[in-house]
Amino acid sequence: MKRTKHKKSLLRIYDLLYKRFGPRGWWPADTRLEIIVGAILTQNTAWVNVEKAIVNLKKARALDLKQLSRIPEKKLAGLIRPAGYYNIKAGRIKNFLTFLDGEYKNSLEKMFKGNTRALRKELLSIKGIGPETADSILLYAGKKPVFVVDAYTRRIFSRHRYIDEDADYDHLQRLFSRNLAPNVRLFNEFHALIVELGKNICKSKKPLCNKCPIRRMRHD
DNA sequence: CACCAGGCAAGTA
DNA sequence: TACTTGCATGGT
Repeated sequence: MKRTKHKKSLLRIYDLLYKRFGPRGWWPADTRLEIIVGAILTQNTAWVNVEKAIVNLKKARALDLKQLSRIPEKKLAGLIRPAGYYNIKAGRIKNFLTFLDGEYKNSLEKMFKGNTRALRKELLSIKGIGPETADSILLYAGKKPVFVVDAYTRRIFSRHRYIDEDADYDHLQRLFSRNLAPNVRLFNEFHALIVELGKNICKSKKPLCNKCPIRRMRHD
């Protein structure tokens, strides 16, 4: 596929989705820590359930670095229960906190200060943080121009034949990073819009949906 | 009732 | 490397 073609098409898709859904206001959170915790909690989980878990954490006054580090893992698991996989995710949150303390003296400021690619590698080395979670942290908490890929992105863009359906994460991510200006605002909104499209229209595994606005856009 | 959600890691061959 | 399975609640 040619670069210029994608560049145009991706931007057109972006414009179309933006006109349709408007600004999504991502990431819905008060602090960077809340974004990071939310990114872990939302792994393969509906956001509505993550919200319940976040509410529990806030009511317990546990959603800050000090308290979250102090709280026992079992207790943490109990608070995030509505988000599912709560034992696993409690461990993953703890893994991140241990990393942050060990490598950056508990300072998110310090963590986001250095080289983005190096930080991405570090995040990926934490058990429980994979590519999507790492990139969500970098983009939404760190304001770094890193494109976030998720299941909807693969489903939608492979369905519309922009990419092979079994393309891996990095391949899919390159499609966007190579054909879009590395703009934080754009990356932020685009990913959020893709999720919105996935939730509303391109649901489930049906081959193609006639209501999909991207489909109507084709025929360049 | 079945299926899905803003994934990831560990085990197996 | 390429599959498969466990993790778990809650909405549709």
